Parts: sequence; C-alpha cells; structure tokens
Amino acid sequence: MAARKPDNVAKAARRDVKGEISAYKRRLILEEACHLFYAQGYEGATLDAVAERLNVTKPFIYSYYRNKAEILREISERGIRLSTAALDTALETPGTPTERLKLAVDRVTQLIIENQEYIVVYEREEKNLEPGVARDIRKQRQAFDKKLETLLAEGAAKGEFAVEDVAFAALSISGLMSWTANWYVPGGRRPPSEVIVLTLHMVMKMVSPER
Amino acid sequence: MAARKPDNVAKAARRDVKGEISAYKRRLILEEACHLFYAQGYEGATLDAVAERLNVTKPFIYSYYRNKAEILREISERGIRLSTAALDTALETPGTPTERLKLAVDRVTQLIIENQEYIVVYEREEKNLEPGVARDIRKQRQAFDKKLETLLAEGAAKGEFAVEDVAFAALSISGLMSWTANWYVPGGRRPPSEVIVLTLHMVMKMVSPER
DNA sequence: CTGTGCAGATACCCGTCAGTATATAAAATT
DNA sequence: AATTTTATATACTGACGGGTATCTGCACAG
Repeated sequence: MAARKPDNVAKAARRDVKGEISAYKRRLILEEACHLFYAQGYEGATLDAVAERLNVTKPFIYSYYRNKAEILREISERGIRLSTAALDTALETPGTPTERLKLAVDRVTQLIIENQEYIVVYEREEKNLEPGVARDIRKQRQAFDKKLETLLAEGAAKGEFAVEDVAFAALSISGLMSWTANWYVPGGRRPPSEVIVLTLHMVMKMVSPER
Repeated sequence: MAARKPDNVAKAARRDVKGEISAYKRRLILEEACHLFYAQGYEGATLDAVAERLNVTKPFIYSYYRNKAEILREISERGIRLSTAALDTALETPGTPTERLKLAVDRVTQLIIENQEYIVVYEREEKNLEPGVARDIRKQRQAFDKKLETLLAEGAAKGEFAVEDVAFAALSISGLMSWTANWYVPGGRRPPSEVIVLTLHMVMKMVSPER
C-alpha cells in the first residue's frame, strides 16, 4: 500500500532520510518547548510561543506531537532515562562499591548540569502529566533510587560505607545531585567540573564509615 | 467617619473581633488554596475549586485577596518566613557552632515536615509570582543560606567543622532539608521524629572534620 | 417593624489558548 | 507537463477561568 517504490535493490541499506529529518524536527521542538517550560512553567508557556521561537506555527508542532502533554512526557522521559542510563553505566563498570559510587555521582551530576532544564522541568511539572504517565515516571525514579540503595547496601556489607538507613542515604544522595539543577547557574562562581568534585567529596563524607 | 460608637471607654482595651474573624477567614482561604496548589499546581487549581471546598463562592475569596497571585505570595512568604524564623531561633541560642547547627537542622527539618505543602508550593511555583515579589522571596532564600554559611564558617574556624567550600556546604544542607518536603509521605515508614534524627546525623557527617 | 449597611451570592464578561478544519504552495511522482 | 502527496500556514472554535458588576438577604439600629 505504502510501498510503490522498487524495493528490490538494497532496500535495507537505504538511509531513512525522511525519518531522520522528522526526528530532528521533533528534537528541535522538544528543545525549545523545554526551554520555555523551564522559564515560564508548563502552563505558563504557550505552544504559540514555542512555534514563534522556531519561526513556525502551531499546526507545525501538532504534526509532530499529538498534544502539549506529549511534549512534557517526552521531556520527563528523557530526564529520567538519561539519569538512569548514566547510573547504569557506572554500576556496570567493574570495581569496588566505592569506585562505582564515585563514578555514578560523577556521571549523574555531570549529566544533571548539562541537562539542567530537562531535569528541572521533569521534577517540577510531574503534576501536569497524565496520571498513568506520571505513575510510570515516578516508578522509574524510584527504581533509580533503589539502584543507588542497593549499591550502598553492598558497600555497607563490605564495610566500605556506614549509613544508618540505606534508603534514607540513597534519597539524600539522589536529592543532593538533583538539587544542583535548582541552584546551579551556568557561568557562576564554580565551573561544572568543580561542582562535580565538591559533590563527589560531599557524597563520600555522607557515606564514610570513619567517625 | 467609621466610628459612631462611644469611643470614650476603654477603646484601646477592646478586642478587634471583626479583624480577628477577618484574619481567620483569610487563613482558611490560604490553607485550602495551598492544599490545592500543592495537589494540582498553581495554574491547575482554580479559585472556583478553592471556593467550592470552602462552601463559598469566588467573590468571597476576592473580598479577602486582591487576586490569585496575592494568595501565592502569602504562601511563599509564609514558607520562607517560618523557615527563617526557625533558623534564627537556633542561631540566637547560645552554644558552640556544633550545638547551634544541630538545633537549626532539628528545628528547620521539623518545620518543613509540618508545613510540607507550603514548602513545596513555595519552592515549585516561584515562576508564578510577580517578578518583584519573586526577587524578594529569592533574596530571603539567599539570606537563609547565607546565615547557614556564616555558621559553618564560624565552626570551621574553630575546627569543629571541615568543609571544602562553605557556600556549597550550606547549599547542600539547606537542599537536603528542603528535599525532605519532596519525598516525605505522612504516615510512611519513618515517623517525623526519626526522619529528623536521620537528617541530623547526615548533616553532621557532611561537616565532620574527621576523616 | 422599618430602614441601612455589609457580607456574600448570582450571573456575567472577556481574554487566552489548546486544539482543528481548511487552504496553499512546493515537491515528488507519473 | 499533469497529478498526487506532503508540509506548513491561515483562520477559526470552544472551553475555561480570572476577575467584576450587580443583586439579596441578614444583622443591627432606631
């Protein structure tokens, strides 16, 4: 039905240029929407404004996203997905719990600074997601904290860490990293690399067994 | 003009019942609005809904508040005012920096748990305040962090604390406390008293000089 | 029991914005 | 060149909600 083209020659090898362009446009919309949602809030930002900044019109957006909520969903999913991916990479790396925790904090904090707007929007606008989607995102967030908790428990069992309550410690660490997105000002007193190091040291003190 | 009553006798001693009732009603509106802003977001919550929950109508609200933004302003001001008051009380208490920090964390964390909804709304909805008001609130928030920073610096000078960067440490501590409002679930695994103790210990590890 | 004032309700206005039906022009296809 | 498809714009609708003009009934005064 859709395929009238000669699909005999090298069909699988042909690049899906159309699809790539389409994905690129989606991405542009997402970036700009995220930027405005960050600055003015989800409800405060209008799709007309997003369109204007892209020099297009609203129906353009609607041909790439079903509705406004779907854009927010993609922002939120991106936020938690990137965070989880960064954490997973660190957790899969071989090494002691201490080494893996250090790597995790480094990676995740860096990601949070680089994607500040996504992270803030994702954490702040949860209530504007459709209930089902919100539940899903919350679950992923909990899974993130749980992975951190497991790492802490492992380290505690080996005597590398000492915490009173691993769940609380995991929450504190993920909170400390997330919090960065709220106060960090690009071009501020400290460059990202230094913020990451400070965060890393703070986290290590939080779990340190020496007292 | 307004006073046709005999104001010769004990005028100053007479209670301002009208004013008290009025203040009480303002407070009721504030509570309910905060509750809805918390659950549905500032823009998502309508004043009609607030009125309905109070079994009154919208004009009732408008005779106590000039507009919706003024309600949010009062919520935000209450949030930062209570926090600052709790911190000030602790800071003014005589004692070593360690003792004062412990007292401060205890008081502030307790307050944050007790006023969870106010704190969340105040932190999440800043962008919906009028610019001038938002600036003012932000300044107060910075003053809060600065006081904490001063205490940390004092303790560090005396060798009670060891932190790499007092400003960063202050931000981390106030962030850790604020973060509680985001994850704490009343009636959850830990009662408030235990959450406070865990927070207290975590903060002390964060500033601990021993390594 | 009759007037006066005020708390609060009823009923409305009006701007905004998400979402859409339809038009148009360019590009791809034949 | 003719025709279909695709991409995007123009122009509209409908709902919603902040804010308000106006009415009503009750408390108290005389």
